[in-house]
Order: sequence, then structure tokens, then C-alpha cells
Amino acid sequence: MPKQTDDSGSAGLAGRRGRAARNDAAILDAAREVFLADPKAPVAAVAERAGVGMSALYRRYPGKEDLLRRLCHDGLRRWIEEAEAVEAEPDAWKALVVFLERIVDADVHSLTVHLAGTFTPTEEMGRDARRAAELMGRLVERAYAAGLLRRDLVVDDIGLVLEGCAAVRVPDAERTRELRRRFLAMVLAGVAGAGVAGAGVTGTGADALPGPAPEPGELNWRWRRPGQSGRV
Amino acid sequence: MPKQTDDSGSAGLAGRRGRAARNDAAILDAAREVFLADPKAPVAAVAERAGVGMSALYRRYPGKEDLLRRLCHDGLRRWIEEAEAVEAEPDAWKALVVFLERIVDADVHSLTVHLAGTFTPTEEMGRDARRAAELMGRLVERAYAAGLLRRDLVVDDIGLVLEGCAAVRVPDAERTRELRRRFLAMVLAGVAGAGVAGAGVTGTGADALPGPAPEPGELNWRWRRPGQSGRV
DNA sequence: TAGCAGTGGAACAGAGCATTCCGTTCTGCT
DNA sequence: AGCAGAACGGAATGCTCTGTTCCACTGCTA
Repeated sequence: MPKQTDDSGSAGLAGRRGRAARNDAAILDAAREVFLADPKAPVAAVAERAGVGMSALYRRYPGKEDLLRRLCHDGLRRWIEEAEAVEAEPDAWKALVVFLERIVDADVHSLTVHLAGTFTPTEEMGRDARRAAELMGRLVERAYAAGLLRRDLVVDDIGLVLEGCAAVRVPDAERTRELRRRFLAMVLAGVAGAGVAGAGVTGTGADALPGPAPEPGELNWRWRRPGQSGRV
Repeated sequence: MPKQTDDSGSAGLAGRRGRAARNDAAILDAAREVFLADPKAPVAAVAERAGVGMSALYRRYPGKEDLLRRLCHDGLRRWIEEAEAVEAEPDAWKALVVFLERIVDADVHSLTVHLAGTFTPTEEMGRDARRAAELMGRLVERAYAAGLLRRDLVVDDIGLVLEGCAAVRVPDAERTRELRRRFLAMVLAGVAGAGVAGAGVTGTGADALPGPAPEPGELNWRWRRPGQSGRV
């Protein structure tokens, strides 16, 4: 075969190895989607979503718990990554907002918080969690010290914000992202100190709420029978 | 088994009928607590929490679904009740805020939204849901027309707020209530228009965030092993 | 071409759960 | 007093769901 068999990192390998590599990603992606929608989802749902059989999954992970743990740890690493990325941003407020937007967009909070309890955490995860908290604390501290956050606000209040954003959910993933962005903007307008442009002059163009507003009945999807749509 | 002592003094009747009446309430209370904590909780958990046997439960409700439906419908009625109660309030902003606080305190949103899908709704519930939406719309419209809500805000954005509040949760119920109040205050500072006292002058005493701020690690309870406490 | 990594999917074992059933207690009425 | 049965506790039942294993099969790879 003209193809050289090496461990090159290129994405599109062909043949058995290539398929295996592709399955690696497919399984992780599927697992993320499935378990974010329902942390108690059965493993078979992941396999089906990924378009693979059970053995493809169990070849990679000793058990369900290991998959969950991997997912959560990946989320934790992503969190750290994003937090480090915005440290370069000189504008303390912008740094915080961009960080929050990225965390919300990637649904990292659900990954790290809502999956917790479904597995026993490792030592390394504990270290990473502390590291993440430290980075987050520094980020908030910067904004706070610069007078850009209201003074009676605590670091963990930001945790509440993320919790709230993660709770916003509709069946469509992209729409969920939009609504979360909108909600985040609403909350940020509330946590902003006097130093932030637009604070106190709410309703003006500067900090207008982003995205299409929720349509009537859009949030009532849990009430709808399968196939039904629109208002309750 | 345990002697049924007739404590007719405190509440209700004595004897068989009295006990039955007390069980009615005990079962509903227990069901609310249990199913709010986990909508998929087993029926046996409700019985245990209520301190009754399975038959006491199944004597009252034909099946689990009926109990869930009852719970949800009660929540819906409570919603309507609270909405009607604040209609008398002349201050449009105060009416809205008080309404939201009551809904959040009673966890009515979880009751009506998170329990949906666990049962097939009745016709009457549909009517009540429409009535609730109508009342809520009127409430928001009042505040909006009076210029007390930011203009780019839609009625269903308030739904997002309630969703966010309901997402705030720690093991202790009372503490959960406090944190939700705090979160609600944060968000309200963000949705308030220029006409509201304190808007734009955040961080001052007027709209100071209520309740003790979340302590470090308080929100990480999902990570803790049983018995462990404190930070991660 | 032989061998085996990689796989799909059915089979299995067991956990969890809604619901039923049975024996018991003790009230309320005759 | 005495009886009928309302109300109950809790074990037993049968079923569904789900994590994991197993085995036959495919087609690269050496």
C-alpha cells in the first residue's frame, strides 16, 4: 500500500486506524451531547448517537463511569484553558465577560458541575479544580479591584450566574446558546458596577440584550406532547 | 406497629379520620420535597419521607403519575393565586418583584416546569396554564408600560429569570432559598429600567444584594463525597 | 495469506421500581 | 359489647431498563 503506516497526527487517516481515530472523536462528541442533555442517559444512547456499537465504546473505556470522568475532566481543562486565554486581555471587565461567554457557549459548566456525582473524582481532577477556582478568582478579583464589579459581590456569585445560564435550555442546541447569551447579558447588566459603560443607562443601544427574544411559548417545550409545537 | 396516639390538640381531628387527614398533608408535603429534589425519584421515597406505608399512598392516588399531576396542578394554582394577590399593589415594580420572590420562595417554577413531561396534562391544567400566562403577562406589561422594565425585554425573558433561580440549589432547603433571593436580586438589578430607584447606582445600600454571600466551595456540593464538607 | 485489532449487536445478569396483596389494627356505629 | 370495614405497613411480584460481556465477523497490516 502506498499509504505509510505511521503515527502521524493528521486528521483524515484511512483504513482501520483512521476509523478508530475517527471513532475516538465521535464517541466523545456523542457522549458530550447525550450526557449534557441527560446525565443519567444510558451508555447505549451514546453508542447509537456516535453511530458505533457497544464494543467500540467499551474498548476505549472500562466502564460508564470512566467515560463520564473523562468528559468532566475535559471540561475542567477547557475551563482552565479559557481562563488562561483571557488573562492577556488588559480590560478586566472584557476579560471576565469574554470568559463567561466562552464557558457558557461551550456548556462547560454543565460538563463540570452537573456531571459531578456520577463518578468518583481522581486526585488530578481535584488539583485541576483548585487551579480553575484560582484562575477564576484572579479574574474576578481583577474586575473587582478595578471597580468594575459591584462591591457586595463574591466570587462564588459568578458561580450562581453560570448555574443560571446552564439552566436555560430548549430542545435546539443553537437556540439554547442564543438564549443563554441573552440571559447572561441580562445578568451582567445587573452585576456591573458604575464604571462599566452603559451601566445605569440600561435599555440603550450600548448594552442591548443580544439575540432574538424568546418567543411566546418557546420556553414551554416540556409541556408539549411529541410533535406538538407553539404555545401551550 | 407504633401506637397511634391521638394528639387532637394541635391540628385537626383525632382518631382514624384525623390520622387520615394528617396523612393527606404529610404525603403531599413529602411528595413536594422529594420530587422537587429529583423528579424521577421512586414513589417509595415519598412514602418513607412522609412516614407512611405504600398503601396509604396508593389509597389516595391511583398511580405515581396522578400524584405528580396533582403536585404540578397545585403549583399552577399557587402561581395564579400569587399573581392575583399582587394585582392590588399599586406600585408596578414592587408588584412584579414581590410576585417573583414568592414564586421563587415557594419553588413554584420547578413544580410547574420541571415536573412537566412526567405526566399527561389534563384539560383543566391547560386552561390554568393559559390563565397563569395571561396574569403574568399583565404584570409584566404594567411594569413595562410604566417604564420600569428595560424596553428590549420580553415577557418570556422573565421565564428565563425564573428558570435561572430554580437552578440555584444546595442541599439545604433554607439556604437554597437565601441564595435564590440573592441571585434574583442580582438579575433584577440587570432588568430594571432607569425609573427604578437604585438602578444605575448599583452597589449602594438601596439595592444591596440580600442574604449571606455564597461561601467558598459552598456551590461545589456535588463534588463532595458523602460526609465530606467544605471546599473542593 | 495469516493474524488480530477493531467492531456490531445480541445476550445476560442484576438492579430498581411501580404496583399489588395480605394480614393487622382499631375506629365508629349498631 | 361486638362487628364491619376503613386505613394501614410493608413484603412480594413482575416488569423494565441498563451496564457489561461475549462472540462471530471484517478487512487492514505485516
